[in-house]
Amino acid sequence: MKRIAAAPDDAALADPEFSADVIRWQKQHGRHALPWQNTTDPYRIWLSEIMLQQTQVTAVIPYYLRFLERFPDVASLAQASSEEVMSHWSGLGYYSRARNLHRCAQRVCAEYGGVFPADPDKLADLPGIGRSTAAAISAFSHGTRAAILDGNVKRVFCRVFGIDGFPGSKPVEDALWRRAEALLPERDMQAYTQGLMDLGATVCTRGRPACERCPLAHRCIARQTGRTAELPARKPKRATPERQAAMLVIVDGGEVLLEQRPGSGIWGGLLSLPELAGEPDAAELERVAGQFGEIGAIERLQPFSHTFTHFKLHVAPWRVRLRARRPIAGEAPHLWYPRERLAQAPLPAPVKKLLLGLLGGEDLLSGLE
DNA sequence: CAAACGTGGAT
DNA sequence: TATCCAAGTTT
Repeated sequence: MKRIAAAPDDAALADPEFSADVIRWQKQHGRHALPWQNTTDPYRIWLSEIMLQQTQVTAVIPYYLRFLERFPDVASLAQASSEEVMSHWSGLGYYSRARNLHRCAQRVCAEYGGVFPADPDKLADLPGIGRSTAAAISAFSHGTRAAILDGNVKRVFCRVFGIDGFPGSKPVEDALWRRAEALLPERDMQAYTQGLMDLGATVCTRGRPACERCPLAHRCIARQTGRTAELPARKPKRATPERQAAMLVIVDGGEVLLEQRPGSGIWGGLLSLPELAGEPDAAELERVAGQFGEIGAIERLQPFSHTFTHFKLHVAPWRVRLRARRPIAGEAPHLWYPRERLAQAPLPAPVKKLLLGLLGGEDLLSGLE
């Protein structure tokens, strides 16, 4: 059970004028036509909030629309196969969100009869829903008086209240949560919650905040002290390590050999190409590829790099054509995948890009020469 | 609790 | 091109 800290009663931080300014501004200048707005359906709101975690609105919209078309309600999502859920998430990143989403749908059906609970504490007990997301879902669905604290709110609060220190650090985040709880309005929770997000996303932006359009400019400490560029404090940077890997594009008879990745770790739960860590030599490549059949030609493909949040991966892809296929062991996480279905496969973005690139033009995935 | 966890937009 | 980081949660 995730515990949501009870809000200390910070009466000194309360300020009804703050929420009044935000609410008034949101109703007049906020966003009102995003695909997940103008509904109180907790399913749609939940889906949008999960997709939007650490992801920008413009990236989410097409995924949200496709997802909703295929899974119009929580029951259809709960009943779907893992592969189909992952394939609809393919390219959106942070794939534990998709696995948790699927599990969450199944739990809502099993434990709540397919109806999301209204209580933020109960929501936060479900997989993939933390304190902020629980508050957002409950506020948008039911007008519940619960505080969000996303990147937008952190940026707005750090500037308006002149809060120093990296907002991700424990002490600063605690202080921000106290503010967030203390400033909640008595009513109009939807407009207030949306208003904070809209303010952060469209006015109090990272680069050039449009202070002349900000309803809080008259009380903004950063504005008054000329520190909008310094606040919020940047994340302390550290060097991003680099890793090497070889990927095998083993083709035979119009199919490509894919490998199901473990549930945890990078690209967890997705299909990908068989991967060898480091810079394996020809003998090593042949040994691994040889498990799947009699090797015909091996050919080096164009290397590429992929940057994650915490490391950079340099990939050396190799295409291997088989003369004869060997049966896959029963327990093995491997499977032959028809090239026609690759566009819809649950693959990581760079792997999908590689394979679809090979598929186009000369069609290097046909397995023929 | 610090680190893991993706990808693409913005500058 | 390099860097930052976005509607955070989990371990």
